[in-house]
Amino acid sequence: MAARATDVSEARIDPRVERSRALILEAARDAVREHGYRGLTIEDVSARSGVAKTTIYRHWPDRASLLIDVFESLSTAQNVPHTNDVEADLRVAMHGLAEGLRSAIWACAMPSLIEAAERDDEFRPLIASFVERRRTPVRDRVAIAVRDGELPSTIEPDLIVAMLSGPLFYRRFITRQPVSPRVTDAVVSTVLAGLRS
Amino acid sequence: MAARATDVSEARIDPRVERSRALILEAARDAVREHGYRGLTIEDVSARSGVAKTTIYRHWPDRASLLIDVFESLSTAQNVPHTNDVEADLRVAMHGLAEGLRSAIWACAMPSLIEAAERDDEFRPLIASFVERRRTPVRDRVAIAVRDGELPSTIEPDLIVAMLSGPLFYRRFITRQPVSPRVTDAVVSTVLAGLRS
DNA sequence: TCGCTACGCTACGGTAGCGTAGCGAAGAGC
DNA sequence: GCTCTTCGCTACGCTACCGTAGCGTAGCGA
Repeated sequence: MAARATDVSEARIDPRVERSRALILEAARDAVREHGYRGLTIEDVSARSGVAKTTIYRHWPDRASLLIDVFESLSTAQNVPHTNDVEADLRVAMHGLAEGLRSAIWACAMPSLIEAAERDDEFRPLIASFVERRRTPVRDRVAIAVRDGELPSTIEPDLIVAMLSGPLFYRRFITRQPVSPRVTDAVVSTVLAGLRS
Repeated sequence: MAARATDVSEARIDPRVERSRALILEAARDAVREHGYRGLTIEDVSARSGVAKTTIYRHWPDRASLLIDVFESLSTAQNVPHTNDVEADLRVAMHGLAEGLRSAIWACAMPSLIEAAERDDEFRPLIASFVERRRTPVRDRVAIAVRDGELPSTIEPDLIVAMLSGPLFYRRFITRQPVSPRVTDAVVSTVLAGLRS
Protein backbone atom coordinates (compact mmCIF):
# COMPACT_ATOMS: atom_id res chain seq x y z
CA MET A 1 0.00 0.00 0.00
CA ALA A 2 2.36 2.69 1.22
CA ALA A 3 1.11 5.95 2.62
CA ARG A 4 1.34 7.67 -0.72
CA ALA A 5 3.72 10.31 0.56
CA THR A 6 4.00 11.83 -2.87
CA ASP A 7 0.42 13.02 -2.88
CA VAL A 8 0.16 16.58 -4.10
CA SER A 9 -2.91 17.45 -2.13
CA GLU A 10 -2.30 16.24 1.38
CA ALA A 11 1.10 14.84 2.34
CA ARG A 12 0.38 15.55 6.00
CA ILE A 13 1.10 12.39 7.93
CA ASP A 14 0.96 11.98 11.65
CA PRO A 15 4.52 11.20 12.80
CA ARG A 16 3.15 8.50 15.06
CA VAL A 17 1.72 6.69 12.08
CA GLU A 18 4.98 6.93 10.24
CA ARG A 19 6.84 5.57 13.22
CA SER A 20 4.46 2.66 13.69
CA ARG A 21 4.57 1.71 10.05
CA ALA A 22 8.33 1.80 9.97
CA LEU A 23 8.71 -0.31 13.08
CA ILE A 24 6.17 -2.82 11.84
CA LEU A 25 7.75 -3.17 8.41
CA GLU A 26 11.20 -3.60 9.82
CA ALA A 27 10.09 -6.26 12.27
CA ALA A 28 8.13 -7.99 9.53
CA ARG A 29 11.20 -8.06 7.28
CA ASP A 30 13.17 -9.75 10.03
CA ALA A 31 10.37 -12.19 10.65
CA VAL A 32 10.19 -13.16 6.99
CA ARG A 33 13.92 -13.60 6.86
CA GLU A 34 13.81 -15.92 9.83
CA HIS A 35 10.61 -17.87 9.38
CA GLY A 36 9.67 -17.47 5.76
CA TYR A 37 6.46 -16.27 4.29
CA ARG A 38 4.27 -18.91 5.82
CA GLY A 39 5.93 -18.37 9.16
CA LEU A 40 5.17 -14.69 9.40
CA THR A 41 2.60 -14.08 12.10
CA ILE A 42 1.07 -10.80 13.15
CA GLU A 43 1.60 -11.63 16.78
CA ASP A 44 5.28 -12.23 16.20
CA VAL A 45 5.62 -8.94 14.37
CA SER A 46 3.82 -7.22 17.21
CA ALA A 47 6.15 -8.73 19.79
CA ARG A 48 9.30 -7.86 17.85
CA SER A 49 8.32 -4.32 17.00
CA GLY A 50 6.74 -3.41 20.29
CA VAL A 51 3.76 -2.16 18.33
CA ALA A 52 0.39 -3.45 19.47
CA LYS A 53 -1.28 -6.07 17.33
CA THR A 54 -4.33 -3.90 16.95
CA THR A 55 -2.24 -1.10 15.54
CA ILE A 56 -0.92 -3.40 12.86
CA TYR A 57 -4.48 -4.18 11.85
CA ARG A 58 -5.19 -0.48 11.78
CA HIS A 59 -2.67 -0.11 8.95
CA TRP A 60 -3.00 -3.37 7.09
CA PRO A 61 -6.28 -5.17 6.55
CA ASP A 62 -4.75 -8.62 6.90
CA ARG A 63 -1.62 -10.72 6.98
CA ALA A 64 -1.30 -11.04 3.21
CA SER A 65 -1.28 -7.29 2.63
CA LEU A 66 1.50 -6.79 5.11
CA LEU A 67 3.45 -9.58 3.48
CA ILE A 68 3.14 -7.97 0.08
CA ASP A 69 4.43 -4.67 1.42
CA VAL A 70 7.32 -6.47 3.07
CA PHE A 71 8.40 -8.05 -0.18
CA GLU A 72 8.04 -4.79 -2.02
CA SER A 73 10.12 -2.96 0.54
CA LEU A 74 12.89 -5.50 0.09
CA SER A 75 13.37 -5.07 -3.61
CA THR A 76 16.38 -2.96 -4.49
CA ALA A 77 17.66 -1.87 -7.87
CA GLN A 78 20.88 -3.09 -9.42
CA ASN A 79 23.50 -0.60 -10.51
CA VAL A 80 25.28 -1.38 -13.74
CA PRO A 81 28.12 0.83 -14.96
CA HIS A 82 28.36 1.80 -18.59
CA THR A 83 31.90 2.07 -19.92
CA ASN A 84 32.97 0.88 -23.33
CA ASP A 85 33.89 -2.53 -21.96
CA VAL A 86 30.85 -4.78 -21.58
CA GLU A 87 32.75 -7.51 -19.87
CA ALA A 88 34.07 -5.20 -17.16
CA ASP A 89 30.62 -3.69 -16.69
CA LEU A 90 28.93 -7.06 -16.36
CA ARG A 91 31.63 -8.22 -14.02
CA VAL A 92 30.85 -5.33 -11.73
CA ALA A 93 27.13 -6.01 -11.95
CA MET A 94 27.55 -9.69 -11.16
CA HIS A 95 29.81 -8.95 -8.24
CA GLY A 96 27.03 -6.74 -6.96
CA LEU A 97 24.58 -9.60 -7.32
CA ALA A 98 26.95 -12.03 -5.61
CA GLU A 99 27.44 -9.61 -2.76
CA GLY A 100 23.69 -9.30 -2.37
CA LEU A 101 23.24 -13.06 -2.45
CA ARG A 102 25.83 -13.37 0.28
CA SER A 103 24.55 -10.78 2.69
CA ALA A 104 21.47 -8.81 1.69
CA ILE A 105 18.18 -9.30 3.45
CA TRP A 106 16.39 -9.85 0.19
CA ALA A 107 18.50 -12.94 -0.41
CA CYS A 108 17.24 -14.49 2.81
CA ALA A 109 13.69 -13.68 1.81
CA MET A 110 14.14 -14.97 -1.73
CA PRO A 111 13.29 -18.62 -1.02
CA SER A 112 10.11 -17.44 0.60
CA LEU A 113 9.23 -15.35 -2.38
CA ILE A 114 9.95 -18.20 -4.76
CA GLU A 115 7.81 -20.49 -2.68
CA ALA A 116 5.05 -17.92 -2.44
CA ALA A 117 5.06 -17.37 -6.18
CA GLU A 118 4.87 -21.10 -6.77
CA ARG A 119 1.78 -21.55 -4.59
CA ASP A 120 -0.17 -18.32 -4.74
CA ASP A 121 -1.20 -16.43 -7.85
CA GLU A 122 -1.35 -13.36 -5.68
CA PHE A 123 2.41 -13.30 -5.25
CA ARG A 124 3.34 -14.08 -8.82
CA PRO A 125 3.44 -10.50 -10.10
CA LEU A 126 5.42 -9.68 -7.00
CA ILE A 127 8.40 -11.84 -7.77
CA ALA A 128 8.28 -10.53 -11.30
CA SER A 129 8.58 -6.90 -10.25
CA PHE A 130 11.02 -7.87 -7.55
CA VAL A 131 13.40 -9.52 -9.96
CA GLU A 132 12.81 -7.04 -12.71
CA ARG A 133 14.31 -4.18 -10.77
CA ARG A 134 17.60 -6.01 -10.59
CA ARG A 135 17.43 -7.72 -13.95
CA THR A 136 16.39 -4.91 -16.24
CA PRO A 137 19.52 -2.77 -15.84
CA VAL A 138 21.68 -5.77 -16.63
CA ARG A 139 19.60 -6.74 -19.62
CA ASP A 140 19.67 -3.19 -20.89
CA ARG A 141 23.43 -3.11 -20.69
CA VAL A 142 23.60 -6.37 -22.60
CA ALA A 143 21.17 -5.08 -25.20
CA ILE A 144 23.34 -2.05 -25.81
CA ALA A 145 26.37 -4.27 -26.28
CA VAL A 146 24.43 -6.29 -28.81
CA ARG A 147 23.37 -3.14 -30.62
CA ASP A 148 26.97 -1.93 -30.73
CA GLY A 149 28.20 -5.22 -32.06
CA GLU A 150 30.16 -6.10 -28.94
CA LEU A 151 28.03 -9.19 -28.50
CA PRO A 152 26.33 -11.33 -31.13
CA SER A 153 22.59 -11.03 -31.57
CA THR A 154 21.99 -14.75 -31.94
CA ILE A 155 20.96 -15.11 -28.30
CA GLU A 156 18.49 -12.72 -26.79
CA PRO A 157 19.62 -10.54 -23.87
CA ASP A 158 17.12 -12.17 -21.53
CA LEU A 159 18.79 -15.50 -21.87
CA ILE A 160 22.24 -14.01 -21.53
CA VAL A 161 21.20 -12.52 -18.21
CA ALA A 162 19.98 -15.95 -17.16
CA MET A 163 23.31 -17.50 -18.08
CA LEU A 164 25.14 -14.91 -16.01
CA SER A 165 22.89 -14.79 -12.97
CA GLY A 166 21.61 -18.35 -12.94
CA PRO A 167 24.82 -20.02 -11.80
CA LEU A 168 25.12 -17.61 -8.87
CA PHE A 169 21.57 -18.26 -7.72
CA TYR A 170 22.13 -21.96 -8.23
CA ARG A 171 25.14 -22.01 -5.96
CA ARG A 172 23.48 -19.88 -3.35
CA PHE A 173 20.13 -21.62 -3.08
CA ILE A 174 20.43 -25.07 -4.59
CA THR A 175 23.85 -26.39 -3.72
CA ARG A 176 24.47 -23.85 -0.98
CA GLN A 177 28.07 -23.39 -2.03
CA PRO A 178 29.90 -20.08 -1.64
CA VAL A 179 29.49 -17.44 -4.32
CA SER A 180 33.00 -16.06 -4.28
CA PRO A 181 34.41 -13.34 -6.56
CA ARG A 182 36.48 -16.02 -8.25
CA VAL A 183 33.33 -17.94 -9.12
CA THR A 184 31.63 -14.82 -10.40
CA ASP A 185 34.58 -13.90 -12.57
CA ALA A 186 34.76 -17.38 -14.02
CA VAL A 187 31.09 -17.30 -14.94
CA VAL A 188 31.26 -13.92 -16.61
CA SER A 189 34.35 -14.62 -18.65
CA THR A 190 33.21 -18.09 -19.69
CA VAL A 191 29.80 -16.95 -20.83
CA LEU A 192 31.11 -13.93 -22.70
CA ALA A 193 33.82 -16.00 -24.34
CA GLY A 194 31.19 -18.50 -25.36
CA LEU A 195 29.02 -15.81 -26.86
CA ARG A 196 31.87 -14.35 -28.86
CA SER A 197 33.24 -17.58 -30.21
CA MET B 1 13.09 -44.29 7.68
CA ALA B 2 11.50 -46.75 5.29
CA ALA B 3 10.40 -50.12 6.49
CA ARG B 4 13.84 -51.57 5.98
CA ALA B 5 12.71 -54.06 3.38
CA THR B 6 16.28 -55.18 2.83
CA ASP B 7 16.53 -56.76 6.24
CA VAL B 8 18.04 -60.19 6.02
CA SER B 9 16.24 -61.60 9.01
CA GLU B 10 12.64 -60.61 8.59
CA ALA B 11 11.45 -59.00 5.37
CA ARG B 12 7.90 -60.02 6.22
CA ILE B 13 5.72 -56.93 5.93
CA ASP B 14 2.04 -56.82 6.44
CA PRO B 15 0.51 -55.86 3.08
CA ARG B 16 -1.85 -53.55 4.90
CA VAL B 17 1.07 -51.56 6.24
CA GLU B 18 2.58 -51.33 2.84
CA ARG B 19 -0.68 -50.11 1.39
CA SER B 20 -1.18 -47.49 4.07
CA ARG B 21 2.33 -46.15 3.79
CA ALA B 22 2.08 -45.91 0.03
CA LEU B 23 -1.25 -44.08 0.13
CA ILE B 24 0.00 -41.71 2.79
CA LEU B 25 3.22 -40.90 0.98
CA GLU B 26 1.46 -40.28 -2.28
CA ALA B 27 -1.09 -37.99 -0.70
CA ALA B 28 1.66 -36.20 1.19
CA ARG B 29 3.59 -35.64 -2.03
CA ASP B 30 0.54 -34.03 -3.59
CA ALA B 31 -0.03 -31.93 -0.51
CA VAL B 32 3.54 -30.64 -0.53
CA ARG B 33 3.28 -29.84 -4.20
CA GLU B 34 0.15 -27.82 -3.63
CA HIS B 35 0.70 -26.15 -0.30
CA GLY B 36 4.43 -26.29 0.29
CA TYR B 37 6.30 -27.66 3.22
CA ARG B 38 4.76 -25.38 5.78
CA GLY B 39 1.34 -26.08 4.39
CA LEU B 40 1.45 -29.82 4.81
CA THR B 41 -0.93 -30.94 7.53
CA ILE B 42 -1.54 -34.42 8.78
CA GLU B 43 -5.26 -33.92 8.63
CA ASP B 44 -5.06 -32.91 5.00
CA VAL B 45 -3.00 -35.97 4.17
CA SER B 46 -5.49 -38.10 6.02
CA ALA B 47 -8.40 -36.63 4.09
CA ARG B 48 -6.69 -37.02 0.72
CA SER B 49 -5.44 -40.52 1.26
CA GLY B 50 -8.49 -41.90 3.01
CA VAL B 51 -6.17 -43.24 5.67
CA ALA B 52 -7.09 -42.40 9.23
CA LYS B 53 -5.06 -39.75 10.97
CA THR B 54 -4.21 -42.14 13.74
CA THR B 55 -2.75 -44.57 11.27
CA ILE B 56 -0.43 -41.90 9.98
CA TYR B 57 0.83 -41.37 13.50
CA ARG B 58 1.31 -45.09 13.85
CA HIS B 59 3.91 -44.95 11.07
CA TRP B 60 5.51 -41.56 11.57
CA PRO B 61 6.16 -40.01 14.95
CA ASP B 62 5.37 -36.49 13.79
CA ARG B 63 4.83 -34.13 10.90
CA ALA B 64 8.52 -33.43 10.30
CA SER B 65 9.42 -37.08 9.88
CA LEU B 66 6.75 -37.57 7.28
CA LEU B 67 7.95 -34.48 5.49
CA ILE B 68 11.50 -35.79 5.35
CA ASP B 69 10.33 -39.06 3.88
CA VAL B 70 8.29 -37.18 1.31
CA PHE B 71 11.26 -35.21 0.12
CA GLU B 72 13.41 -38.31 0.01
CA SER B 73 10.84 -40.17 -2.01
CA LEU B 74 10.83 -37.37 -4.55
CA SER B 75 14.50 -37.42 -5.38
CA THR B 76 15.29 -39.15 -8.63
CA ALA B 77 18.62 -39.80 -10.27
CA GLN B 78 19.77 -38.17 -13.49
CA ASN B 79 20.84 -40.31 -16.40
CA VAL B 80 23.81 -39.09 -18.36
CA PRO B 81 24.94 -40.92 -21.49
CA HIS B 82 28.59 -41.51 -22.13
CA THR B 83 29.62 -41.37 -25.76
CA ASN B 84 32.80 -39.78 -26.97
CA ASP B 85 31.09 -36.43 -27.48
CA VAL B 86 30.78 -34.51 -24.22
CA GLU B 87 28.67 -31.80 -25.70
CA ALA B 88 26.08 -34.22 -27.00
CA ASP B 89 26.04 -36.06 -23.69
CA LEU B 90 25.58 -32.89 -21.66
CA ARG B 91 22.92 -31.72 -24.03
CA VAL B 92 20.95 -34.88 -23.33
CA ALA B 93 21.45 -34.50 -19.60
CA MET B 94 20.32 -30.89 -19.62
CA HIS B 95 17.28 -31.71 -21.69
CA GLY B 96 16.46 -34.24 -19.01
CA LEU B 97 16.79 -31.60 -16.35
CA ALA B 98 14.68 -29.14 -18.33
CA GLU B 99 12.02 -31.77 -18.81
CA GLY B 100 11.99 -32.43 -15.09
CA LEU B 101 11.78 -28.75 -14.30
CA ARG B 102 8.82 -28.45 -16.61
CA SER B 103 6.76 -31.35 -15.39
CA ALA B 104 8.18 -33.48 -12.59
CA ILE B 105 6.69 -33.43 -9.14
CA TRP B 106 10.03 -32.76 -7.58
CA ALA B 107 10.19 -29.45 -9.41
CA CYS B 108 6.98 -28.32 -7.75
CA ALA B 109 8.36 -29.35 -4.40
CA MET B 110 11.72 -27.72 -5.02
CA PRO B 111 10.79 -24.24 -3.77
CA SER B 112 9.56 -25.82 -0.58
CA LEU B 113 12.79 -27.69 -0.17
CA ILE B 114 14.84 -24.58 -0.81
CA GLU B 115 12.77 -22.68 1.69
CA ALA B 116 13.01 -25.50 4.22
CA ALA B 117 16.78 -25.70 3.84
CA GLU B 118 17.07 -21.96 4.32
CA ARG B 119 15.16 -21.99 7.61
CA ASP B 120 15.76 -25.35 9.22
CA ASP B 121 19.09 -27.03 9.79
CA GLU B 122 17.20 -30.28 9.83
CA PHE B 123 16.44 -30.04 6.14
CA ARG B 124 19.82 -28.87 4.99
CA PRO B 125 21.39 -32.30 4.44
CA LEU B 126 18.20 -33.23 2.67
CA ILE B 127 18.50 -30.75 -0.15
CA ALA B 128 22.13 -31.72 -0.44
CA SER B 129 21.38 -35.39 -1.00
CA PHE B 130 18.39 -34.47 -3.10
CA VAL B 131 20.43 -32.42 -5.50
CA GLU B 132 23.42 -34.67 -5.38
CA ARG B 133 21.60 -37.55 -6.97
CA ARG B 134 20.99 -35.45 -10.05
CA ARG B 135 24.17 -33.46 -9.99
CA THR B 136 26.80 -36.12 -9.42
CA PRO B 137 26.30 -38.01 -12.69
CA VAL B 138 26.63 -34.78 -14.61
CA ARG B 139 29.70 -33.71 -12.70
CA ASP B 140 31.27 -37.12 -13.22
CA ARG B 141 30.72 -36.88 -16.94
CA VAL B 142 32.33 -33.45 -16.95
CA ALA B 143 35.25 -34.70 -14.88
CA ILE B 144 35.90 -37.45 -17.36
CA ALA B 145 35.90 -34.94 -20.19
CA VAL B 146 38.42 -32.87 -18.29
CA ARG B 147 40.59 -35.91 -17.69
CA ASP B 148 40.46 -36.78 -21.38
CA GLY B 149 41.39 -33.27 -22.39
CA GLU B 150 38.05 -32.56 -24.00
CA LEU B 151 37.51 -29.71 -21.57
CA PRO B 152 40.10 -27.48 -19.91
CA SER B 153 40.92 -28.07 -16.27
CA THR B 154 41.00 -24.40 -15.36
CA ILE B 155 37.46 -24.46 -13.98
CA GLU B 156 36.40 -27.20 -11.63
CA PRO B 157 33.59 -29.54 -12.72
CA ASP B 158 31.37 -28.38 -9.90
CA LEU B 159 31.26 -24.88 -11.27
CA ILE B 160 30.73 -26.10 -14.79
CA VAL B 161 27.67 -27.98 -13.63
CA ALA B 162 26.44 -24.78 -12.01
CA MET B 163 26.92 -22.88 -15.25
CA LEU B 164 24.92 -25.49 -17.13
CA SER B 165 22.10 -26.07 -14.65
CA GLY B 166 21.88 -22.65 -13.05
CA PRO B 167 20.32 -20.83 -15.99
CA LEU B 168 17.60 -23.46 -16.26
CA PHE B 169 16.73 -23.24 -12.59
CA TYR B 170 16.86 -19.47 -12.84
CA ARG B 171 14.35 -19.37 -15.63
CA ARG B 172 12.07 -21.88 -13.98
CA PHE B 173 11.97 -20.46 -10.46
CA ILE B 174 13.15 -16.87 -10.56
CA THR B 175 11.86 -15.34 -13.76
CA ARG B 176 9.30 -18.07 -14.38
CA GLN B 177 10.06 -18.12 -18.08
CA PRO B 178 9.78 -21.28 -20.19
CA VAL B 179 12.69 -23.69 -20.24
CA SER B 180 12.46 -24.76 -23.86
CA PRO B 181 14.82 -27.10 -25.70
CA ARG B 182 16.07 -24.10 -27.63
CA VAL B 183 17.06 -22.41 -24.39
CA THR B 184 18.76 -25.52 -23.11
CA ASP B 185 20.73 -25.98 -26.30
CA ALA B 186 21.84 -22.37 -26.27
CA VAL B 187 23.11 -22.68 -22.72
CA VAL B 188 25.03 -25.87 -23.34
CA SER B 189 26.71 -24.71 -26.51
CA THR B 190 27.55 -21.27 -25.15
CA VAL B 191 29.09 -22.60 -21.97
CA LEU B 192 31.08 -25.29 -23.70
CA ALA B 193 32.28 -22.86 -26.35
CA GLY B 194 33.33 -20.50 -23.58
CA LEU B 195 35.25 -23.21 -21.81
CA ARG B 196 37.09 -24.23 -24.95
CA SER B 197 38.03 -20.79 -26.13
C1' DT C 1 -11.45 -71.33 16.32
C1' DC C 2 -8.46 -68.13 18.36
C1' DG C 3 -5.16 -64.61 18.71
C1' DC C 4 -2.67 -60.97 16.84
C1' DT C 5 -2.03 -57.03 14.13
C1' DA C 6 -3.41 -53.12 11.70
C1' DC C 7 -6.96 -50.29 10.81
C1' DG C 8 -10.96 -46.83 11.19
C1' DC C 9 -13.44 -43.88 14.05
C1' DT C 10 -14.74 -40.61 17.58
C1' DA C 11 -13.49 -37.75 20.98
C1' DC C 12 -10.37 -35.37 23.27
C1' DG C 13 -7.03 -31.52 25.55
C1' DG C 14 -3.98 -28.14 24.14
C1' DT C 15 -1.80 -24.51 21.31
C1' DA C 16 -1.22 -20.94 17.89
C1' DG C 17 -2.86 -17.68 15.26
C1' DC C 18 -6.53 -14.83 13.08
C1' DG C 19 -9.06 -10.70 13.24
C1' DT C 20 -12.34 -7.72 16.34
C1' DA C 21 -14.30 -4.82 20.19
C1' DG C 22 -13.99 -1.39 23.50
C1' DC C 23 -11.68 1.62 26.65
C1' DG C 24 -8.48 4.89 28.49
C1' DA C 25 -4.20 7.53 27.83
C1' DA C 26 -0.99 10.26 25.32
C1' DG C 27 0.30 13.64 22.27
C1' DA C 28 -0.10 16.16 17.65
C1' DG C 29 -2.21 20.07 15.52
C1' DC C 30 -4.80 24.15 15.77
C1' DG D 1 -6.08 24.72 26.24
C1' DC D 2 -9.14 21.91 23.38
C1' DT D 3 -10.05 18.48 20.14
C1' DC D 4 -9.18 14.73 17.45
C1' DT D 5 -6.24 11.13 16.11
C1' DT D 6 -3.49 7.39 17.24
C1' DC D 7 -1.90 4.16 20.19
C1' DG D 8 -1.56 0.40 23.82
C1' DC D 9 -3.91 -2.95 26.31
C1' DT D 10 -6.98 -6.63 27.61
C1' DA D 11 -10.21 -9.70 26.39
C1' DC D 12 -12.57 -12.03 23.20
C1' DG D 13 -14.68 -15.73 19.69
C1' DC D 14 -13.26 -18.64 16.18
C1' DT D 15 -10.67 -21.85 13.34
C1' DA D 16 -7.10 -25.03 12.21
C1' DC D 17 -4.07 -28.21 13.62
C1' DC D 18 -1.33 -30.92 16.76
C1' DG D 19 -0.73 -35.36 18.81
C1' DT D 20 -3.16 -38.92 21.99
C1' DA D 21 -6.48 -42.30 24.03
C1' DG D 22 -9.56 -45.82 23.69
C1' DC D 23 -12.78 -48.76 21.51
C1' DG D 24 -14.56 -51.84 18.08
C1' DT D 25 -13.66 -54.49 13.80
C1' DA D 26 -11.64 -56.97 9.83
C1' DG D 27 -8.71 -60.37 8.22
C1' DC D 28 -4.75 -63.41 8.19
C1' DG D 29 -2.20 -67.25 9.90
C1' DA D 30 -1.53 -70.98 13.14
